Amino acid sequence: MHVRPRLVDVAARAGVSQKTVSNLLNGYPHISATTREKVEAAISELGYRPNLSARSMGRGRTGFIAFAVPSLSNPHFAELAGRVISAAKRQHWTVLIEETGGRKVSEDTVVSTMPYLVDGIILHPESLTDDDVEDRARDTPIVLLGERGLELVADRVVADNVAAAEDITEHLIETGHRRIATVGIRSDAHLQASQFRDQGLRLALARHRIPFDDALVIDVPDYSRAAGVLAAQSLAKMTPRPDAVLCFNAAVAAGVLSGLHGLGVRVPDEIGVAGFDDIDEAEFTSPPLTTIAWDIDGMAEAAVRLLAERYESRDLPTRDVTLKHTLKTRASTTPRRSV
Amino acid sequence: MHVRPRLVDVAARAGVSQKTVSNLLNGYPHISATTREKVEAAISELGYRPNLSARSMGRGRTGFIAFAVPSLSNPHFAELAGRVISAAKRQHWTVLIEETGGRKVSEDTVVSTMPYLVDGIILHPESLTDDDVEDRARDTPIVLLGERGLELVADRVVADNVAAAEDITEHLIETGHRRIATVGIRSDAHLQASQFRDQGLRLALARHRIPFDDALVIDVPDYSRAAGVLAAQSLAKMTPRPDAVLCFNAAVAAGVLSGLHGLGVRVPDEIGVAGFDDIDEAEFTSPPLTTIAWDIDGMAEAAVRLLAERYESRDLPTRDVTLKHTLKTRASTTPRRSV
DNA sequence: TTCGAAATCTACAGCGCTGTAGAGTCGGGC
DNA sequence: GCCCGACTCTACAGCGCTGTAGATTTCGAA
Repeated sequence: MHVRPRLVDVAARAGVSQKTVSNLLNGYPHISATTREKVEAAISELGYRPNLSARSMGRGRTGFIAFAVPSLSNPHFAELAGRVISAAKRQHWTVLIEETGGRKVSEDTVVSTMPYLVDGIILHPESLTDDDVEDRARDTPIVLLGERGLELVADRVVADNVAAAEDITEHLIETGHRRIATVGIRSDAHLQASQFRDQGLRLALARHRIPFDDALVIDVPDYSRAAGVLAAQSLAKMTPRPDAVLCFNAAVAAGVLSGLHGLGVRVPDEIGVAGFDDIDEAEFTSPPLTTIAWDIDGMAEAAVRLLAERYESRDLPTRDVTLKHTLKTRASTTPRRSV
Repeated sequence: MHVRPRLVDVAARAGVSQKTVSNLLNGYPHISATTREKVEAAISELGYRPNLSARSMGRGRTGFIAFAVPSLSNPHFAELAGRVISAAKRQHWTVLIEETGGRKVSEDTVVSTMPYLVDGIILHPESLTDDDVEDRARDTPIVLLGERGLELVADRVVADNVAAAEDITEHLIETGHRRIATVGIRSDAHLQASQFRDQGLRLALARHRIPFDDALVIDVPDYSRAAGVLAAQSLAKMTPRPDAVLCFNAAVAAGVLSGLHGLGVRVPDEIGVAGFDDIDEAEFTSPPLTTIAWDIDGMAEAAVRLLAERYESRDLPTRDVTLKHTLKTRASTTPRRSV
């Protein structure tokens, strides 16, 4: 096995100094055509590639960013991860993906250990408190993903869950639904997304003078398909039965559809179903699912951009970017014939 | 912003040499209790964390491995990625995830560029030829994921697609199906999985003296849900109509179910549906899908282990590990009443 | 023709860690 | 009481790259 060539080998072969090779590699503009030619020839003849650890050291920049989400098994995050990787590549960053499982200890590890390994962190927190983040954000650029919280402790990219929930509720009301059950309101204080969605729902209901009925709130232990199936059972037992369900996540919605199907409850004839997160699957459930689609590309792009800007200058004011969302109406919520 | 403490700062504070601190950090056993105490105190007082780039340089080991798959949007790969990250962590490796889109140029980039950044590569190739891999595997440990190909050019973890296809076909036959259509045989020479699955199907059919009917082969442009919907349309038009479909991937199977549902064809009464890859979703489609489940954990664990062993000694013989698989029978293929 | 700015390139000192080599200390067997 | 091996720790030279400072050359304008 031959030894991997180093910068000095290239320099020797091209008859120039190390720094000249380095300059060429790093896009320094003032290099004569002949020198450029010689160096490039040497590089390709030797098959030289820079050693990135050494480069990191010299530059004091690791070239990595961390992207930490609860779970890659959630297609929403998997897709987002792919987009972040692409967006980061444009900034010459390589992405380290970290799964936190939504556990506070893992999220903590990410913000406390990663800084010594990465130039910045993009985190979708589920359990971390504002204080934990604020502390770390002073040392390392951190971009938060998620919902509009109260305090702005670090740059972040947020979805407007209140507005999205209003939109989808409006749609349910317009298509003739009145008794709208919800699956996924969580009492956990830190899971703010569900609270904002709840808030949006109530706003839309109030606008149409439809009273909010606590009996229509279904609890779930987690946001899984299995939880959705259980929710469907509760749903079917309610009297009078709701004429629509709003699920706070696509997997739960898919589970609800599956559960209702198993129970012989017809969707959308007997009950309309809608959810959040327009994952691939939503278009192909039976029937296809009405959802809120987030601007995933915009999210990834904004997150990386905020991180890059913060990396460049630490004393920028803290910013947040709110994402667009789109209501995707599908067969799971076609208009009801009569109420 | 205070400067991040270095090893030398810890050493100074503890009143020992740098190397002693380094030794402690790296698990060197012969350190007196008092020294250990002093150093640990200094570390925690300063909040010291090692700079990993510097460590990589000193050690000549980057501490990274690359994991390259076609797409994270495929839940099968997303889940696998999560397991690989966990398994790698146990070997003190951090994983860089790379999406290749199955494109040869991207796969090429991974095996040619990554070696200067990682200690090894785990790759699920789709377009790369044996030669491309063989060449690179001499320099950098590479573990291939996928199907049992003809030549063993690098360590690999393979699924026995022939046996899996036989098993699932046997199941279809046992449950009374005779006219078994297939969705997903691809003519592309490099997509060997489909060929092995085809081969397994034929073996099982032959064993039961059921002739293979070319008319029952449905082509798809890709392995997406949308392709499955199209396949369902072809399926419905066939006369006589097949009594079962074997889909070569779970997303396609989900699409087929969705398509059949849209066309009013009842599953499993009129037609049984089965697929490969037991993704989460499979359990919750309507009806739930019979699939082949791979041993994802075993796959991740074996891949990382092979990589680690190869990293330790380059002149090991090339090895391959074959995975177990399990048939998951669900409602999409319940026994037919009559044939 | 002369001079300064721009262009081009070189030399060398780090970046923060680990490996190697070796110095000093301690304790038990003879 | 002496010697040797095991233990504990230190000193210092890299790892391969980039930044800084500065040397040298080139070129257009005065």
